[in-house]
Amino acid sequence: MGRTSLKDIRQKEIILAFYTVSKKIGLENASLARVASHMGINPSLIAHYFKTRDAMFAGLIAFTLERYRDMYNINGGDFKTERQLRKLIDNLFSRRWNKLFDDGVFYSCYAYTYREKKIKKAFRALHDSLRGMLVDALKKAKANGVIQIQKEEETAEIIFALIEGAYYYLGMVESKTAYDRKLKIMKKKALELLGL
Amino acid sequence: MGRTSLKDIRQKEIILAFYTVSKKIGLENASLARVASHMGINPSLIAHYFKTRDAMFAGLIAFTLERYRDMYNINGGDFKTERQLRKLIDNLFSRRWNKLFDDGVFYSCYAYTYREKKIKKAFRALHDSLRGMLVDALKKAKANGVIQIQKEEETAEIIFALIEGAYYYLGMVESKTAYDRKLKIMKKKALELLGL
DNA sequence: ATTTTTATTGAATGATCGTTCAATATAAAC
DNA sequence: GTTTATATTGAACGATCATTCAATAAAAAT
Repeated sequence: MGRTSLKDIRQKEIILAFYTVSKKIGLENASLARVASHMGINPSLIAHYFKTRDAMFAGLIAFTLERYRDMYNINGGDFKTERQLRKLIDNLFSRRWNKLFDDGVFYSCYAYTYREKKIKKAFRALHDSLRGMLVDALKKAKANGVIQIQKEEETAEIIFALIEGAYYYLGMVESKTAYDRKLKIMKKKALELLGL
Repeated sequence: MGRTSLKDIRQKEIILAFYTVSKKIGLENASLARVASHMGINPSLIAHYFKTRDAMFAGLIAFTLERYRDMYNINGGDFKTERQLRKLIDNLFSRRWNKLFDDGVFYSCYAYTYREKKIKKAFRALHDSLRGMLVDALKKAKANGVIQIQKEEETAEIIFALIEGAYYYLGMVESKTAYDRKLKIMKKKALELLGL
């Protein structure tokens, strides 16, 4: 009995607002009061749903990792044709990233991995899982005769290093044409690594 | 006349303390009071040397970029022998990075590039300059017959993407053996790109 | 309609923030 | 030793921080 709990809904709303405010003024400036003000609610309502600010921050980290995972939509193909594999690479090197999550907020969260072991572990697990999915994709493609590479694990590592290194650098590139040109170079190299 | 100014010395001391405190408790928690306390001085002395906190932060950004540049000790060889070129690649893929600058502080600073155009521009300029130096090195090596590659610019871009992507990911890797193994893979691939 | 649970508000807490300013100390120049 | 410029301290400022708690509102169950 009693009133139905809005906990799950409100917590999600708060974290989304936390993200939105962080995007605008920086994670380090996104206080409870600012987030509450942005939502049009009382700051103590946030305290009601998150016992401490740390708990809310943990929620943001989880949200960040979810989005990060969504960004790399790796699964979904059986990789029986070169076309399917190429589509995967296209996806990995697409600009979708920029639209799905703010890089400033992301790297601010990422910076925490160097001080918080638990956060580091969570980031590590996600990245390893993404690499694992790419390895699976490459193995499928190889089994189907689409590619003939030797070391799928190493290739996956290198492709991800290319992707992550590219996005790190491209975050500084303002010109859209330069951005696209540089990304294209990376993608071409990734395809070469696969013998495509 | 009057007392000799300690401005340059003190400003450097303060920024170093700012970095040290940030390394320990995070950039977002490194307040004037904490930095002053760490130095054993009065907080208002910091205000004396930096008009605003933003000015001090600008100093940290400059310090960060200096260190970043130092990390990649690219110049210094004439690249007449393969050995010299290999040493450069060794250097780029060394673990020296970790010891020279804290990654947490660095990525916190880097995150600001997404909100502050001036900071983004400064980061961009440094990275382009580093790429330029690698391109020069590759061109020298090519002129000396050490390597036979076609597109020096593209190769430099890809090598840096490998480096930066590798360090991004390796920041999460706790095991030293795994770290070294993965870094080795990246280095090997960089050498392959050069035909070595 | 009363009970029970949760939602939400609003005020208050003490701590810390960055900044300002007056007062004192110190060192170099005259 | 007086002047002059800078170093440094210490206190105070108002603003904002995260957190706590009591009070009220709303909805579901009996």
